[in-house]
Amino acid sequence: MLDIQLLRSQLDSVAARLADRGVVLDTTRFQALEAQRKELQIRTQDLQTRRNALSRQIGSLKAKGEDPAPVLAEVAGLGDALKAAEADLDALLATMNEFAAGIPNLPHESVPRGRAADDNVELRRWGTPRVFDFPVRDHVDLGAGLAGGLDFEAGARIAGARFTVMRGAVARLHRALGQFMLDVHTREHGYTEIYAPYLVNAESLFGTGQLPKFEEDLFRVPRARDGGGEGAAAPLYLIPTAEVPVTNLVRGEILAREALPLKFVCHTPCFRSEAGSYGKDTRGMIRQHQFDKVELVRIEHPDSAWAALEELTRHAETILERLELPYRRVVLCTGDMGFSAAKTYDLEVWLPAQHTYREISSCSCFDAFQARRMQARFRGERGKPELVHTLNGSGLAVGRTLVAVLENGQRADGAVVVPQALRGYMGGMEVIEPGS
RNA sequence: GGAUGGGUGGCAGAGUGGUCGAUUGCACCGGUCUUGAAAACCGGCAGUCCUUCGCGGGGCUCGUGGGUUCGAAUCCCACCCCAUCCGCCA
Repeated sequence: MLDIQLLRSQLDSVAARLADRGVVLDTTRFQALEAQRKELQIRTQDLQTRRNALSRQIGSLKAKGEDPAPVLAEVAGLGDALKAAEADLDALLATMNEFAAGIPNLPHESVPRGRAADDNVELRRWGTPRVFDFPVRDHVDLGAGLAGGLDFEAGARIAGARFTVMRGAVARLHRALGQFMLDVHTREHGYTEIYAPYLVNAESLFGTGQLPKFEEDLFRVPRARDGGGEGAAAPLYLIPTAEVPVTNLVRGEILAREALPLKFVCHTPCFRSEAGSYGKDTRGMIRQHQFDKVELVRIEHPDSAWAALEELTRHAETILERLELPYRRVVLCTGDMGFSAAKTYDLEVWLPAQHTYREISSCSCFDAFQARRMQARFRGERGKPELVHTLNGSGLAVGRTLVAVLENGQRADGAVVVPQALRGYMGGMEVIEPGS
């Protein structure tokens, strides 16, 4: 959420910066609402002031044993007008909140302007894509050959499209990847491991910005009470990313300054409905309803947040380098960023079968945008609460990393070479043999 | 699922209809003292919103939402959450 004061004082420049994102801010509407608000709020508060003063008078008159009847009569006349004004103000403030809650974050100055993914800017490359002297197979073919290690038919039968079953060495490789990432981030990068709920409430999703605008991307779990019917409890949602439960760890908190920064790492499954991506990445496990991800989350002092984004992104890149997977870093342009982000780096891994780089991590700084929605603060230098800054990044998406390891490590015979870094997690296994 | 107790400022913990947005302690900040620190003493210290150039003035908030009342942290209703015990259970 943007600072409402900023909207009031610099509406035009806010609108201009949002325009870079391809978002049209209805400034006329905002100004109309704001004018109404001002008038209504002053009127309401004035009525409340009078009511309070008269009530206090009644109290002191009674204490002195005098007759409060005249004052009582006076205050009675206030009642209806006050109730009406309060109701109107509440409704108006709710409308304005809704308006403000739907506005995405402002891009940081360093973000390149652009309309869509084509305008993203590549910043660096690491590693050299391998040259194959045999026809490259994609992970679907490779996985099927590894004793049905990747089974999309079974996934579809059990749950539906975009679900996968892994078996044997491939399942183990998947587990190894998660363990490896967790170990590097906790042991070498100083993150605290978190285990968190996979179902969260609507407030948490509002805090990180998935709600109210993107409910259709989520899996919603209704809850019946007392056998259903009236008074059903609020629904829960399956997490689309560990960002949601982990960032919300500080929702509503006022942290001590010394407590910052908080660095968390959390390995969870992620659930996304993928509404609106029909026909996209339908083959293989690039785009699934359920996938594992190791997420890095940081709660930072505003002064350190931008340096933290660079550091966090490096932490994610470290995983790719240890796995010897060629990748590139891209900075998303204004038009391609997510709702809550002020700046985002995407890491894209080389997939030989697609002969292209594909997103495997997304690292973002949200400045105070999420913190304001969550009311996550710390006690600042002046002793007053200030909003923290939040960041997160995938370190990495485990499913896609598995795809990258399979495709990049394949041999002509359909075997897959296990990266050095993972062998300890694979019981020393160096190669996953076809049919094994 | 049943029973009981409870949700108050960063923390602990008072407060059961009228200057209570709230006693007190701890923590924190400033000062006196001290070579410095500690201790002691003095002072300050919830959040948020509106208004104002500023000084200041005002509103709202005691889990959440309703209600009663001129007036609610205090009374009533509903809900949420926490603790403990019982039942069930991986």
